[in-house]
Amino acid sequence: MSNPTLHDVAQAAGVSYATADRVINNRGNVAQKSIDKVREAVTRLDYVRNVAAANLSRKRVYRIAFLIPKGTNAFFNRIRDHITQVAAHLSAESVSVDIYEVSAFSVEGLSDSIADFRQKDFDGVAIVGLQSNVIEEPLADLRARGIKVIGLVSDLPRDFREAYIGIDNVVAGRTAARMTGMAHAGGRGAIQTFVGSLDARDHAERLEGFREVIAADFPKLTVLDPILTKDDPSILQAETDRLLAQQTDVTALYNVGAGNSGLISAISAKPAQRPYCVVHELVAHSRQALIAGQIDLVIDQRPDVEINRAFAVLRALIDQRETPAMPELTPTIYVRDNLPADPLNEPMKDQNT
Amino acid sequence: MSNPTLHDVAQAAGVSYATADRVINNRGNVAQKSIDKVREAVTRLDYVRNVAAANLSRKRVYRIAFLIPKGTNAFFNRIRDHITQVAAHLSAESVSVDIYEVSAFSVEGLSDSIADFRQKDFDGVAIVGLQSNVIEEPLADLRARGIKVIGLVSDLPRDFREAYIGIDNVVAGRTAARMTGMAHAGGRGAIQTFVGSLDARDHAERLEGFREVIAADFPKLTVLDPILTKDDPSILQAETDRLLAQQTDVTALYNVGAGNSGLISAISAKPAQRPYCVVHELVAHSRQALIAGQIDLVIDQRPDVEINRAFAVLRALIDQRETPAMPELTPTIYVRDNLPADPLNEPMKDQNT
DNA sequence: AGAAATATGATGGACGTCAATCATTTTCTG
DNA sequence: CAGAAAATGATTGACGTCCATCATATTTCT
Repeated sequence: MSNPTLHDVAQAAGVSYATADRVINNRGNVAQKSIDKVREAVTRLDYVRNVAAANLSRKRVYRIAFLIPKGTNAFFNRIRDHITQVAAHLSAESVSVDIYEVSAFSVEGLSDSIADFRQKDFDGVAIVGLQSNVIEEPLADLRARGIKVIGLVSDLPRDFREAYIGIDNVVAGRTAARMTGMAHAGGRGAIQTFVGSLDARDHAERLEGFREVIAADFPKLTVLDPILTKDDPSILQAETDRLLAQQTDVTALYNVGAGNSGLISAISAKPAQRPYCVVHELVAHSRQALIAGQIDLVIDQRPDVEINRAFAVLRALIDQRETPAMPELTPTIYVRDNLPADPLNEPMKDQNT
Repeated sequence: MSNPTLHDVAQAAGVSYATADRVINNRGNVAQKSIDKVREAVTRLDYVRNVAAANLSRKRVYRIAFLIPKGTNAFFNRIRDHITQVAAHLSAESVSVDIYEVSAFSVEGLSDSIADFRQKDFDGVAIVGLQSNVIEEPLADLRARGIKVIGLVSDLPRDFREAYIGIDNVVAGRTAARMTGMAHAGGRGAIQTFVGSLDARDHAERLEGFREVIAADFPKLTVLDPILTKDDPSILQAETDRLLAQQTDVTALYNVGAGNSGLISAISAKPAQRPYCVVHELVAHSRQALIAGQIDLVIDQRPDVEINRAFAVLRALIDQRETPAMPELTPTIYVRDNLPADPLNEPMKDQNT
């Protein structure tokens, strides 16, 4: 009926409870012969340790930290909010969550923050990463202490983390391109792209994916060289203004990076005959612009899904379990019709009615 | 440091552990005065019952059942697979899962199956529902026995279930329309729609949403009256064949219901100049057709997300907790570029590398 | 006031695991 | 073959809750 206990396993293996316990907890001082007997009994009886009982016994608390870029970036605010929400519920399952902020895009700052974790005694850390070998050493140090590290949203050097939770940005760019291409219905066109910085790996990857698809499947479209924006709304606004004023043959805009509020305000100033507009990340202003018909498409990476996944993966890593089946992460396409409920305006609606 | 225990609460309230226990478990025979003292202490100390310990103590097993239409429908196979996968991991948290199959679309069959649950002693049931007052009585009966019921994918009469987990089909239809509309880039067109049956509520809702958006925002497009298909691939194939042969001015196809394999094989037979094609549900053949460029868009309801949500909601209901923060459910748009990994071909890739 | 009803306190055995101790047995080594 | 080292068995007290029992207080009613 109910699951076998370690007592059952010990009995089946013909050893004492103590020995079985020594085996499954790797306490050492046990003969290979006994190890084999216990292992065999475990698989035969299909024993799985009762995590609830185990955690209860050892008063285990999962200490999990998130390391997230500082600042008022709407996207990371959304991430923070969701972490906080999930954490509130997870405290009942004895996982404690801390969020640390680190100055954005600074390798040194990130490196220092990671190094700080050495003292802090966490079980697992999710880090919005950067690609730089400067951070490899502190990461290796965390691993040496048994702290599980995963990359979130933006990956870490892959040999220095257990997993990456985030979308594939090449795929995101390809998706944007597919949609933009389709929206031309076989006609000709030119697409103006914007990037924050080509040094930012995610931006470069998106652009790369975008170009791939347009080149392969939409030969009548041209991808114009990207305008550099530093993710600064005012630059985006100015550049978009200029573009709309000079009556070009641009048929679509694709902003690879952030700073959408600038783009949006430029567009809403001249609503007539605007080009097809695709941006990334669903936040308050992109959502609002979608509803108002100022932009056409938002490619979103579903930070809520990412956070849930991050927690699940970290807990599995800490417990040395397999990761449970979870929704996959895929760039999500939003138009004005399939927007999720706005959590700020309709908190906790939860489909119950 | 760690959370307060019931002992702490009792002490803080100035009563014995037994009394505190009587209060929080509503065992009765306790003076109002004591109830108040305990309640006050609970909020003051921010006590939350340690669910792990509680479940351990009472050897609690969450018994959860799913009631799903029988048959080889690819979509429900996907649902079944995901339930099985999740269940495998949940058994470690002492939830047992049973899947029952019921003859599809039969109100009587569904009603009987629901009635059968009376004997079966479940804590919660997720049902792929129908709208019919025939099933109200057996549902009311389940509720009377304290069994939590939620609607899955297709709703139940709303007063007889605790929650609905599924997409809004009007939204799904609107989304399909938005995408189809955009793909015409302002040009003229006519859209041929297909439905399984207009009595099926989800089909009717999708069509309704579709028409709404086309009428409101794409005046140059016409929505042709739907062809009835009974979700039968062979009918879809024949009708699509006929359509493609007679050189009409149809610029897009939208299949509201199932039976896509028929539509796809008709299209792949005449690949030249096919219309824009939108279908529902990502399954093996629609996925393959998307990759092969035989169709353009799949609107998916993410059954994996739904299942995860269903489990979370049921457990919360059973424990009388709040539902934890989870990803929202929204019709998802797939093009060939943003497809999730195919679990059949690349099992458990899990983004770890 | 006394009996009956109701409230409270005290306690202890589950639940399954962890972590420790101590005694005993087996195996190895010289 | 003795002595040391290694392996095993047996047992026990947490962890926090549930649930039951029994004894004692306190209130309520007549």
